[in-house]
Amino acid sequence: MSIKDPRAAGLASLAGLIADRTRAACLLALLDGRAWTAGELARHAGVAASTLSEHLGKLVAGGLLAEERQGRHRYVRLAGARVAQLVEDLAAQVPPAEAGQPARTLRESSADSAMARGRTCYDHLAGRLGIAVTDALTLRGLLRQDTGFALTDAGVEWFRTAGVPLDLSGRRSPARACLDWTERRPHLAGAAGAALCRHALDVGWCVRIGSGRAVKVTASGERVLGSLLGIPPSALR
Amino acid sequence: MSIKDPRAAGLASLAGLIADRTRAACLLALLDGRAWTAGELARHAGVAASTLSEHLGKLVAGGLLAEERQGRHRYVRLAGARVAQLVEDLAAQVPPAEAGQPARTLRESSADSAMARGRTCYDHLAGRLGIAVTDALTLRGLLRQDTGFALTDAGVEWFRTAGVPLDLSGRRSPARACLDWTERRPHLAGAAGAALCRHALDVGWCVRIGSGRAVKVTASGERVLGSLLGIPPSALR
DNA sequence: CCGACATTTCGGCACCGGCCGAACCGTCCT
DNA sequence: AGGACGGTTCGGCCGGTGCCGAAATGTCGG
Repeated sequence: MSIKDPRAAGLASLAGLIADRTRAACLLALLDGRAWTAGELARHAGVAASTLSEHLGKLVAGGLLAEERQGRHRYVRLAGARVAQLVEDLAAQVPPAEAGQPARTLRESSADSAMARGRTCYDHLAGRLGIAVTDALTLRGLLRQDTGFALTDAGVEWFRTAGVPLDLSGRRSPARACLDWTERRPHLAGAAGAALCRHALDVGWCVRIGSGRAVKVTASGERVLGSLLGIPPSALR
Repeated sequence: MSIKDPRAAGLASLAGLIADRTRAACLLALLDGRAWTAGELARHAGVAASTLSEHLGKLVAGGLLAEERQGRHRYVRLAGARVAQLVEDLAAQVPPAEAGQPARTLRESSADSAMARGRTCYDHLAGRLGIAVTDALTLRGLLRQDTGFALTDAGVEWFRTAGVPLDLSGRRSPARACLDWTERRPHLAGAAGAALCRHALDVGWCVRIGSGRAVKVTASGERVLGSLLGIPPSALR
């Protein structure tokens, strides 16, 4: 272990990919689960396109991002759920003091409040919406958090009857907690969280707002969440 | 979010603490959960004491390490379970290609095989021992991994009857999966894993080998694990 | 009080890595 | 074909940071 530890080198180089303001900003932006073009990210991060191009090269080479080239555009997205979880976990460690700060402009403030109400966190629901769903599942005995974090048998049955296609056979964690950084509480992630989010968007329980990661619950979604999980509309506002 | 994102800065600086070979080596060494002196770490990492002193300063300032000064010694340890989990998660992402490599000397090879047999991973059991316990719990319906990762009611009862003091009331995750980097499979971590490990060491089911993080099961431990969990002695060798 | 020892502070050095603008290469549109 | 536009490559600048050895600080044991 002493002089040359390949594990330490690997750990350091992985962390090194994230240890840059600009790349960190990209990773956080990509946490919405969508694919961004290089130009969008450059504008977002406030650096020259050339600079960002080099950053993307490193992130792709390091396996954190997957790229997809379409004509003159280069789309990148997080390479997978593992990477998303890693970035989330790391971001969750950042002390709120360094993270916080009130919004500055009216436009930003409004965007912030929409995000706080409901958003996607890579491939699952977060914000007050994510918390409300998670709490409702827990309260109804469908998800147990007191001895770990897992769906109950009744929970699996609930997914079936609600028509949410749930595949627990993959290598991916069936259900895990993801710390919500606006609510500072855990919400449902993993295969179950992703299935629920996908289904909710597919059948119109909620829709994306504009081009960002914010989502809002539709009128029909409000009814469904009320009848299936007993979530009062007030918890979604 | 655009020009100056405090969250990105925080994420980058946190990652930056880990993004150095020497500091990474320290963090991995400290994953054994014990407190090391600055000198020990310097020798372990193969750098001058003065160099390491500066690294420790950064890690402590960044909240990753806690220090305890005793006379002319400076003991450091991981600041808590959250940090340990973070380092584990990050290390688990490192592709095995970069991590692996066969042992070099006979001494190291023997130490490696002892570690593969059983060791502590911060505050819980890992290696074949950790996997054997986790698998046995799962097989007997005490731990469920099919819909998440949580103890069952029978599992909580098992801890009680086995005399393992289990406190699920804290803020800490009651049970979570930790990816074992020799076995490449999840083992029990979190409050339950820590309680089990502490109890096993307290009552002599296993003992530490030398000064490292390797542990071995005692004769009495073998009997107890056999009768309480049905673990065959062959799974512990 | 003295010598041994652990740790820290301080220069100073070398290197790495992020940033930019300019030039270049493709693709798309008209 | 020509111009607009997205992305990349290149050269050069600059700041940050890891490293060391030497000297300083502090502690322990006589």
